[in-house]
Amino acid sequence: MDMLAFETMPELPEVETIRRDLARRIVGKTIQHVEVLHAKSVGGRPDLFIKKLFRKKIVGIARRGKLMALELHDGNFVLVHLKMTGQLIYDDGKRVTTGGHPLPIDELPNTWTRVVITFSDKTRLFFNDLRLFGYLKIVDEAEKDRVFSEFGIEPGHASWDCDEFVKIVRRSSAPVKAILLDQKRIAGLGNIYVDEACFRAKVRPQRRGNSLRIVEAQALCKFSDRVIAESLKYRGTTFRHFRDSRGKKGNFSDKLRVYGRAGKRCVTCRSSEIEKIKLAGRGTHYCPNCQQ
DNA sequence: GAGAGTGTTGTAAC
DNA sequence: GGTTACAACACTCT
Repeated sequence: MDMLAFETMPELPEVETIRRDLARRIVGKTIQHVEVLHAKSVGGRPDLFIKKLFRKKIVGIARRGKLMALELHDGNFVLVHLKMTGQLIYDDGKRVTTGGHPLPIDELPNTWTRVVITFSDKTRLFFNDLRLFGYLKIVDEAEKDRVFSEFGIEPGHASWDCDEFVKIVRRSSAPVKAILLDQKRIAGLGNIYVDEACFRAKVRPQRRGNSLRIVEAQALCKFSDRVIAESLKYRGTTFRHFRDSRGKKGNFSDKLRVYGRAGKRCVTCRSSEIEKIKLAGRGTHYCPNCQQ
């Protein structure tokens, strides 16, 4: 495969998919050249950013929640947050033309390319970000550890513990939706997977955490973990840009049961229509019949 | 062509 | 302290 391109707005499974693929491809490579096309994406000081990366070797890639950290051989880390529209696309110069799909990589850098990192073997890593919410930030190890430590329990991580999950949810008066979106409490879930987890657990997202019975909170825990694991298996969800730029099959979009299905019949009860409301500032989908 | 909506999160007001 | 609303930005959709 010649490139990595994700037209997705990433939650945990999407970020982890990118992390794994990049780990295979760029760990061990040395940065030879850095081009910053938009200062905001690197914290406003391109000169410092470029200087700190020059001739540094990438020795590993870590992740916590939706935040990635590229580890450099000098002990520093590049924190990468994709926020809503960020992409990391790796181009090693080879081309695969199967499927007849266009290869957007041929057009990189494009209007939304903010940073281009060129390695000593001439392969390149593009950071694209339409809305400019995402960022690349260089920090030392202590700062990386501090930032990582602020994340809450996370599906698939050593921190995941359903007893703890139940306590966290049941001690809060906020809607379940808001609790699960709060990265400091439960890390990694975003808008799509919170709706999916609530649907599978048969809990209405507007329910107050402290109104849940223990079994309801336990179900929410189980399905939060399960939906993330399953999505990871399918290399994540691409919602709007439905097809990935490689024409590659296998993504979780087909497996979504409520997200984006407003007005359509519930796949479980087949009688009610999925409702869409605004909750915690986000579009929120649920079945008024299946979810209590 | 105006206004609403978009998958995130930090901040500030309550 | 916890909870909630909103801004940051650039696009697409209605």
